Amino acid sequence: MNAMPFTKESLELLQRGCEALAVVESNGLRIDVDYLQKAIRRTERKIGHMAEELVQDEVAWVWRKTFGRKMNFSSTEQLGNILFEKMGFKAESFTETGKPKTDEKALGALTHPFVKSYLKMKKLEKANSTYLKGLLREVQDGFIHPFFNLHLVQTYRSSSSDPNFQNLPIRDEEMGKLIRTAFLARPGHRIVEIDGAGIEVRIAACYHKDPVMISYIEDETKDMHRDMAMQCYMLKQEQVGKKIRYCGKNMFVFPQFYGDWYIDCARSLWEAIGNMHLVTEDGIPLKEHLQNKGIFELGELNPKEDSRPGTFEHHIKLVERDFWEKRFSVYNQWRKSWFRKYEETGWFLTKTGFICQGVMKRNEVINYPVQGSAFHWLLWCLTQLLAELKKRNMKTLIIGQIHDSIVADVPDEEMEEYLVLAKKVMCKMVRKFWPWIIVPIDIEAEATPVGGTWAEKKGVVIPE
DNA sequence: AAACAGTGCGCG
DNA sequence: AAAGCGCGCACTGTTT
Repeated sequence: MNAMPFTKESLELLQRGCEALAVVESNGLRIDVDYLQKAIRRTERKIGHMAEELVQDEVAWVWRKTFGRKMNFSSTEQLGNILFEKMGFKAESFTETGKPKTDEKALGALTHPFVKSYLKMKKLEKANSTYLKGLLREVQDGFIHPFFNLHLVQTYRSSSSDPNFQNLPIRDEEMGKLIRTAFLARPGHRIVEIDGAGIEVRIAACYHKDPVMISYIEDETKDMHRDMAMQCYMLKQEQVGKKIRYCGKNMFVFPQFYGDWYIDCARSLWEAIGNMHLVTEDGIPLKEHLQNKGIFELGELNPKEDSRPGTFEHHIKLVERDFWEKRFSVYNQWRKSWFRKYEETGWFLTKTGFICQGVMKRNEVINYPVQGSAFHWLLWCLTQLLAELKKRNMKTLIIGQIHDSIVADVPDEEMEEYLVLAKKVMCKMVRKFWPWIIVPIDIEAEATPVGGTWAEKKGVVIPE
């Protein structure tokens, strides 16, 4: 596959975007080097202690006996051999090359105290080597200057490197805090992150124009993720809490949009019940609730055989069918016709003026235009925002970008002006420039205290 | 020593 | 009929 700017506007977007990102790179981010060094020492000490403990375990005994001096805790190949050949655990999943998988999911399924501590240690090692040490390596005079590339990604999204600013930990609270404490606002400034609320969903709606989806977007009282959580777990609206909604969103809705299918969705939704200890808002354990609804088991999840009525798998299969054939049938029609047209011609054009041509799978054909255009929304806003800041002689510095969000270092006294300006650019001006954006765009903002660390960011209200 | 494939894991 | 999309980085184990 290759993608190319096809219109004058798209080429200009890339050229202006390139210049804007060069400014962002040059601005850079302030780093607390002293903290970083201390955090590295502390983390390495922790890892050392954990390793000492682990070495006492029977698994490590077998490991040492098998590999002798070559024993290496970082070798997944060795670990697989020990657990699944020597210790007699049964491997459930395998890599491309046929070796047993040893990722978090595969190990999490084993009941042995060793694997639990082992996974904890691995997490700390990831934090230390990729993030703490990786960050420190790139510091110059107390700042890092991550690259933002526009020429590397299939869909004409961006990527970031040296260091990668687009994958800093945040989902794991402890790990996020450990790393993000190293990022400092400049004196008298706050770090402010503004992101497009559900931007991919909104951009997708500009392609398929599904009326049900558009009303979910336009009507703030409606909530697609909550509704799907209700349907997947057979709940009433009042029974859906934060965690259950999260599962509806990340284990059904988004995977479905990206082209996943009911077998994987059923598996993760089912496993989440135990792993996340899901309970309805009125206090019924979710598994018990499903039993009351007549569902006692997950099902075989065997693609070659029909799902059995009464299983969770079967239920999710029906939810999936309803999702695409009833709820979002226009979206579904678009997926079909968009792909059919690609099959006939071998190419398609995105709303932002890029042509994608060459061999693509169905899911790629459906996802690329949305992913690319959603980022182009961000890129256009970024260039425009920079121009506006300059015009107004503001001191705010844009210091990063994460696919659907813009990170800036804002003097406290410019906070209100910046937030209002960002809203004007990202929600209003962009729709003048691109009339194909037929749904409202919304943004959300988070900010650190003055001179604070990025770990301390909290949601802030954008003034009207 | 450098390059490469494979694996795993962080993010949107 | 097929069966989530896009990245970068660290590390192992092998090849050049």
